[in-house]
Amino acid sequence: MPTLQDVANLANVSTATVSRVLTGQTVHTENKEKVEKAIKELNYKPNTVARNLRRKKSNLIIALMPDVKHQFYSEIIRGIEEEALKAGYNVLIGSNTFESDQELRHFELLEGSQADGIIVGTSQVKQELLEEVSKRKPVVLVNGHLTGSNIPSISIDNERASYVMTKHLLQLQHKRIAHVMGPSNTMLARERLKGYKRALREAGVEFDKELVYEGDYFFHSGYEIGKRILTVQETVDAIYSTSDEMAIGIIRALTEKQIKIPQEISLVGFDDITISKYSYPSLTTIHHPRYEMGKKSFNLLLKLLNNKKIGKKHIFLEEDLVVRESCGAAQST
Amino acid sequence: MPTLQDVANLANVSTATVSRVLTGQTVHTENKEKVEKAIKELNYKPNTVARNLRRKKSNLIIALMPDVKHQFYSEIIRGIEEEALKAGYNVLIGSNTFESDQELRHFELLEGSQADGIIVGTSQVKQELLEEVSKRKPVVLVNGHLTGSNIPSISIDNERASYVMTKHLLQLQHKRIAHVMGPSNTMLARERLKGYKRALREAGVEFDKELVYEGDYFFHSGYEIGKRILTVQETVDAIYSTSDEMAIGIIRALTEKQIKIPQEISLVGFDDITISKYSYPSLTTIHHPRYEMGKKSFNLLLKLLNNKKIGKKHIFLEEDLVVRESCGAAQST
DNA sequence: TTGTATGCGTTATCAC
DNA sequence: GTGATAACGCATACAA
Repeated sequence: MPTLQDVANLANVSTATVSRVLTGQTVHTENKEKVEKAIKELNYKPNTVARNLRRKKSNLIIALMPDVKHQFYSEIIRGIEEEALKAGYNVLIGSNTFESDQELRHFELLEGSQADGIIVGTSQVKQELLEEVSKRKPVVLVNGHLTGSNIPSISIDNERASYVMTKHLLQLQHKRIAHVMGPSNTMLARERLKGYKRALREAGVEFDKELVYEGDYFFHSGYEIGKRILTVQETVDAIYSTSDEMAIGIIRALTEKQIKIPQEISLVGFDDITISKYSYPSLTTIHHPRYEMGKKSFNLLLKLLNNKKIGKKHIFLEEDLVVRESCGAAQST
Repeated sequence: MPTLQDVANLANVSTATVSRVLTGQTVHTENKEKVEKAIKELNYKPNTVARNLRRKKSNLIIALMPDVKHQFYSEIIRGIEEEALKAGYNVLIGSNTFESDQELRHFELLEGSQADGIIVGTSQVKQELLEEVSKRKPVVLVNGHLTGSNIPSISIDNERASYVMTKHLLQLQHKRIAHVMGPSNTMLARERLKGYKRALREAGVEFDKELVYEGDYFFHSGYEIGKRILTVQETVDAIYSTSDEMAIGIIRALTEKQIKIPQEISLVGFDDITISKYSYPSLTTIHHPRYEMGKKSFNLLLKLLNNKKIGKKHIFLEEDLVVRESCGAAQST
């Protein structure tokens, strides 16, 4: 591999001049041309590692997500990537689905100056670790927030979105609404449960904990929960699944038993993943602005990277209720 | 940020000794302890950029994929990541769905020594560029291969898999089998078409180009094609969609019109993505060993990184026919 | 505008 | 086994 020195030799100028040409500083046209010719001739590519060491900046950021496979996160990533590209940053995507020390490896990259900042999209990382790292490097949280923390974060208002969704069902005269939540040890799942409860309370419908089912957001748990709900079907008007994937698992379980959605039971999801439009029936759901969230999370990080002040510590994005086929008015019994 | 020098000062040893402790070389126990104490006290983290410059190695590889969003690719990525982790490598995932110069940026990282090698999972990259880069850096192709090229690659035998799938349909007595292909300008789509044709020929069924539809592997194109097929429904026994996503779009289109699958028309897909098990009906499909493919592609790259010889230039993986509900025997007309 | 010289933080090569 | 020192490739302060 040719180096800057080689180029300088061939062009008969100093390394400084070559460097100046590379970084677009003012250089006499003749010299510039000589340098460019030499670069081409040698097929020279700047060594970015050396450059980064010198500049103390890598222009690389890390996006740490719990699961790249899940469409939910891949859209966040797309948003991050697109904005990062504009700002001249590369994105290293980390998933911490495997052993927990993989996650630490990503923080090592950060601490080792191989990356300039990190966007964390997972609740699996210990808060202490995050707080500790954020003292030294820019950290942004996406799709969640830490109570009593100074780390900037961005998410939708899950409590509110859940309230909106539940209210929609209540306005359609549903009373017995099953709530399919995510892992109950996560704040996200608990917030959505809270919104559900608030809507019930407001409507004067009593909360029944028998109607709460706990899943893991994936197809299979929806399918299993769907089968369980079938055993108590006559007591349920509608099902509110807090992920579209689970909702699709539920569709499968109900359809297997010839239960018609929404005629016999209404179903709504949460997230608005691509397939929700093509399922049968298509899903009424909450459109989660994941792509937007990804974009904004990077912009937040960029501000930190440039030492700019961030106003609010936590940013809430607007969600949208998307009405499709899977949910109709309650049949008058 | 404390440096190795700081540690050396505090521990009263030379930087060389500190470096030796860090890299696990033999050092007297007492010195080792002093150094470790100093490291802890200063909360020292090695600067990997400097290390990489010195070692001329980044332990970072790039996985360049056309679309991270698509589950097909995210499984390949998972396989790559898992193996990379074992070998102590980090993975920078690049997607070239956006402007084409983003793709070049990833190659710049490679040429700039910020990454040690690249796994390319997209046919969008120009072959010349690939050949050029592979002279200097390890390159592996995944999910495809280049004719007359020395670049190692790994994929399933798409022609054969397609032949197997078509034969399955023919054995169920289907004769008029619609073929929903991917973009006809890609080798992958053409190979699958070839396999389909070969099976027909072998069975003595005449190929009818009217039965060939071109999509883009995504839900929506399947949905649109499904609607088009409905207009000539009576002439079609079965539909062979070369992606599960398109197949699910087709299910939606047919279900909307109350067409029963497989009773009125059989449908098969290709890929075996997660949802195919939960769609209604569940999809008969070809299980594509994407995860395995990701793993093996990294192991191939690892060999190149270690300057080991690679036997075969192209590796074929075995595919599996997965029989589910969407496909049954032809009704005797 | 240009060149010289130095340093970024680490590892490798020497002597000792 | 250890320490001094050079080198990795580049960018920049300073002098010219």
